[in-house]
Amino acid sequence: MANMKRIAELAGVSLGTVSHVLNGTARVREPLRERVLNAVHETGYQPSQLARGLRRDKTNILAMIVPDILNPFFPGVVRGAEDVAFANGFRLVLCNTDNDHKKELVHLNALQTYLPSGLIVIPSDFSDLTAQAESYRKSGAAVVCVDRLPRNWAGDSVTSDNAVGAFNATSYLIDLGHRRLAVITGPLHLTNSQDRLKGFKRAVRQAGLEIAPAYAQEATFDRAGGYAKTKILLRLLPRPTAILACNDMIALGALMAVREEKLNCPDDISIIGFDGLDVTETTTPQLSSVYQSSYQLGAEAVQLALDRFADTSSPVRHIVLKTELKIRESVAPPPKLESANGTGSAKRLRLAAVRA
Amino acid sequence: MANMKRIAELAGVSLGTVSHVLNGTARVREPLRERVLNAVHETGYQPSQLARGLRRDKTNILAMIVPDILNPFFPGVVRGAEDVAFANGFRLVLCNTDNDHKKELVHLNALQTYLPSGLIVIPSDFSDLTAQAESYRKSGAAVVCVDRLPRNWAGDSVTSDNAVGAFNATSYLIDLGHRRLAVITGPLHLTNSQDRLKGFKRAVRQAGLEIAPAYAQEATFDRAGGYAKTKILLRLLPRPTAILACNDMIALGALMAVREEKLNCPDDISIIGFDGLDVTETTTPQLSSVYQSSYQLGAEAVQLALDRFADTSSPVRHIVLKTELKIRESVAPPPKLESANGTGSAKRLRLAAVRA
DNA sequence: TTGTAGGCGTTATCAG
DNA sequence: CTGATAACGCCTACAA
Repeated sequence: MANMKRIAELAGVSLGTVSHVLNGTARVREPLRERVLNAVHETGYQPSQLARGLRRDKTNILAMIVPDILNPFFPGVVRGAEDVAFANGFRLVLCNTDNDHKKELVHLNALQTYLPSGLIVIPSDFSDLTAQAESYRKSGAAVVCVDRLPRNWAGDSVTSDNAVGAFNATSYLIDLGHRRLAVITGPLHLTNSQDRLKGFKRAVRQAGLEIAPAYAQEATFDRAGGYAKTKILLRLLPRPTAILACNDMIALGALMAVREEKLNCPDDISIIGFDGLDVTETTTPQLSSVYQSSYQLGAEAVQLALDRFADTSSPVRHIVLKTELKIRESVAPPPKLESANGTGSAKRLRLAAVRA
Repeated sequence: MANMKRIAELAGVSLGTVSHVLNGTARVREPLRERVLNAVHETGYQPSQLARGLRRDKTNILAMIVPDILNPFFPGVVRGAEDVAFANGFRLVLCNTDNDHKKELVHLNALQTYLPSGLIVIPSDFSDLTAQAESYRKSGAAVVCVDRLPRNWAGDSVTSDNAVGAFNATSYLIDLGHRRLAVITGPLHLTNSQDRLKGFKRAVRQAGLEIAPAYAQEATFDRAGGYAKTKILLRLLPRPTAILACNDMIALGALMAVREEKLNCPDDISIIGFDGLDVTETTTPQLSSVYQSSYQLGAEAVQLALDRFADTSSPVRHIVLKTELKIRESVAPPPKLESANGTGSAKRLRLAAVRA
């Protein structure tokens, strides 16, 4: 690969002049300028990002840390981030933490040696990246947290409005006539889980309802978690008539459990998920869900990092994205016959299936 | 951040000695060695990957290029790649091409300036990266193609055994008694699409069956493609009794179309997808699919790159991974009443629904 | 076994 | 406006 020296030779100018032409760091007379550009064009020369980074103490790399790209919510974030990064000449180094803050720390330390311009991170469980973030900032890199925040996070962030999303979904169920509402939250040490639970509770309170503690279950953010907790919920007397699942994976597990118990969704029990993943459109019944744009989350995060990079002294920003309640087939008014033993619902199951 | 010079001062040795200790490039007497290690430990020093890369003409970066991380098949590949990379001290720079070989080229050129040790690429449509690959190899980077291959690809590769996977699925349908088989392929300029079609045709031929051209439809690898082509297939007389969908997205679209036409899967028509995505477990009926391990694809690709990196002269390797036919609820023997007008199937639809 | 010094490809400073 | 030249942090002959 050609280097600047070679370009300088070809153009018959000095190395410094080439640099000036390439970076617009000084006005260069047209004939020289043209000769340099020609040489660049002919050789297909591209400056070494390594050397440039070394010299400028900063690369056009963005470190992107996510729990697990296999979790169907995260690819959207990554894609949104990559698009904005690419549009601005930046590249993403992608790392998975498996929600392990130990592994997160390893990545954080290692990535800093590339002198990235920014760090976009979806914090792992129990992450406390205050110290690391400080270190990154000191080296001139912008740090943005996405989707969930570490305890006492004081830096820039982009999240969805989880509380309002959950509030709207819950209110919708209440308006349909549901009174025995259950919620399956994600791990409650995560801020997004906490906020969704808060939204749920606020809607319940506002409607003057009481929710017994057993109706609020904490689960892992996956199908297995949703399945297990739904099994528990379905055995409660009286049985809840609606479940707010705090993400779509949990909702899928819930649907599975409902089906296994020979109950029908939505006739016996309504389910609303959270995230609005594509998979909610392919289940039977199609899952209602609080949609949030993972793509937008990532895109805004990188934009925020670039802004911060340009102006390091402006006040910290917390961008909060709107959610959208997508009602599909998994919600209905509560069953009329309120016998909690499930006898009545067997019949409704049959009717519902025929109707489908 | 500390640098080697600082470590040298702290340890009271020369810069070169520090380097020797860190890289094991020369035997250093224990007391000195220990002093260096202590200084490293105390300062939390980590060598600059930029400087190291510049000096050694190679970084521990791997360039990973995929069509679109939003396509649910690709996160697995990326994750498999990242895990093996991480285990060996490498990092992944992730780029999306949107299947645009123009964009692919931009990435290819840009990434080379980071002096990556390897390039793992799922080629875009009409990609011809022979020239770029040569350039990468010349600079000492290993190049591995994954999932699909550019025309006349002569380098290392990792793919699934698409032909055998499709053959097995088709044979399974034939063994169930199906005679009017249809196939919806992906874009036929992709080698994986071609291979799956070949497998389908071989199974058909081997069973002594004839397939009218209209029974083989080419679609885009997404739900919309599967939906549109299935609509066409369902209007054919006689109607096919089974569809091999060449990926799961197509299968999802097919399922949607079948449902919309008031037909029942599997009683009226069987469907088998390809890839074995998680989503196949959450549809009704659950989709049968030819499972391939996207994770393994990525993991093997990086391992192959590392091997190649260690031994640049060994013969080219084409790793081909086994697939596994996962039969779930979407397949059944063909309907007994072979009236093609669909009158008979309305009744079966009702029965099937009740049964469900 | 340890230290010294040149150079990887850039950028940036400073004379001319 | 242009051209030398000194870093950036590290590796690696080569010298001591």
